[in-house]
Amino acid sequence: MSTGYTGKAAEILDAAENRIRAGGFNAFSFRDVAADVGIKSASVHYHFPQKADLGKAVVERYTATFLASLGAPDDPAHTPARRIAHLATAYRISTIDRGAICLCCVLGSEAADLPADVADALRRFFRQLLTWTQTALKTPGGHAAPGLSEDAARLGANQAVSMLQGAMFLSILLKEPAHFEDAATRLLALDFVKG
Amino acid sequence: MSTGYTGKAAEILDAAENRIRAGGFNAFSFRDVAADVGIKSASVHYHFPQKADLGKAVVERYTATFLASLGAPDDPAHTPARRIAHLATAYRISTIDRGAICLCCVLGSEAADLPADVADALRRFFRQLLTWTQTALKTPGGHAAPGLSEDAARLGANQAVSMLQGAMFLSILLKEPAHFEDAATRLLALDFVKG
DNA sequence: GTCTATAATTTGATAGAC
DNA sequence: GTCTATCAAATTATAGAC
Repeated sequence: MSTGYTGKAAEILDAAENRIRAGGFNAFSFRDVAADVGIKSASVHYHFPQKADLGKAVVERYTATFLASLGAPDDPAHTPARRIAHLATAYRISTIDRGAICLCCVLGSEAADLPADVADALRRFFRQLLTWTQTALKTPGGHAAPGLSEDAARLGANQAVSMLQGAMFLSILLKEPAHFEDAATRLLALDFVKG
Repeated sequence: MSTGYTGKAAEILDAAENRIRAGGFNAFSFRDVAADVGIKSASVHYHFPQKADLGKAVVERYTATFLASLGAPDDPAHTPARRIAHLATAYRISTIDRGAICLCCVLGSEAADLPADVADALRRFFRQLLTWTQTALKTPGGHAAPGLSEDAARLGANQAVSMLQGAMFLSILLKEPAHFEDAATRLLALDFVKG
């Protein structure tokens, strides 16, 4: 699951991700992340010349890490229901449990005003997430649990990701972890998820 | 449905709302909104001394307008199902139809780094929205359509607002209006909504 | 209410030494 | 790779004239 970054570069990405998730792309400076890491801002520019480079790298590392945590969407050992439960767990671990909103939810809200590179990387994150979920729903698995049709799986993926995304947002903003848990429970109770 | 602002103050709020919805609280300056309105930045400060004042006023005006567009959640003439359909329509009109994300979704993503006044106003928006939806689900109406219990209505409101919020976000970001429509259709088809 | 002018600070980014 | 030093521009905000 290596994302290719080690040492100071990885520390810079960690700091930038935390800063972005707290206040967005325009709420942090090179000096902020430099101070977080214990270096000077000019050294941050050495690793990531422009702010857009840093933003794009943060999104792409986040995408790779999150997708990797989901595993294969078509593992025959798991039912579609179990895969969706796994998706909810990945959301919970990366957001609710650390009290920080999803990186791509923050940046997605600002997308119209972001460098094109960063906005494109963002859309790729969500397209991959939707594709993963669609595959998880349409691929049979477990003890002969059937999968959905291509079209039903697409609609189901849209609904599942929308629910998790919205519940995550409200749960973090209102500081009510139960909000996310209630929504996750109801997602898993939907007919097309139960199978 | 007067929000108390007229003339230049209202124009400033319009410009600020559009700017925030495109890029967030830190993506616009007093000079930006001044130029949008055709005045100088010092004149904007006359109407809203600090940036936090402007942000809070934008959120409170947005809250009043959006809540007013929803009408009464307990109108006996409407079934719970019809009220939820009305909620989806209000979301569609204020976001999808104009290609801009919800103001409070953008600001909510940055909440951890926002002036306390603004963040508080934001949370009030979502609490009122959740309360409206809960009341809409628990209050009987129409031709003897029964309402849900207090608890079922609370869980249903969480699910409904989460779905609409998440679908709106993805729909605008990916520029796929159909995404929102598909999610809204499925929301209205849920058992607890249909009644 | 709107303006000019400006203060004080921060920002993204670069040059060049070590 | 990291530093010091610095730049040009932008930012929030204020003082005071009209």
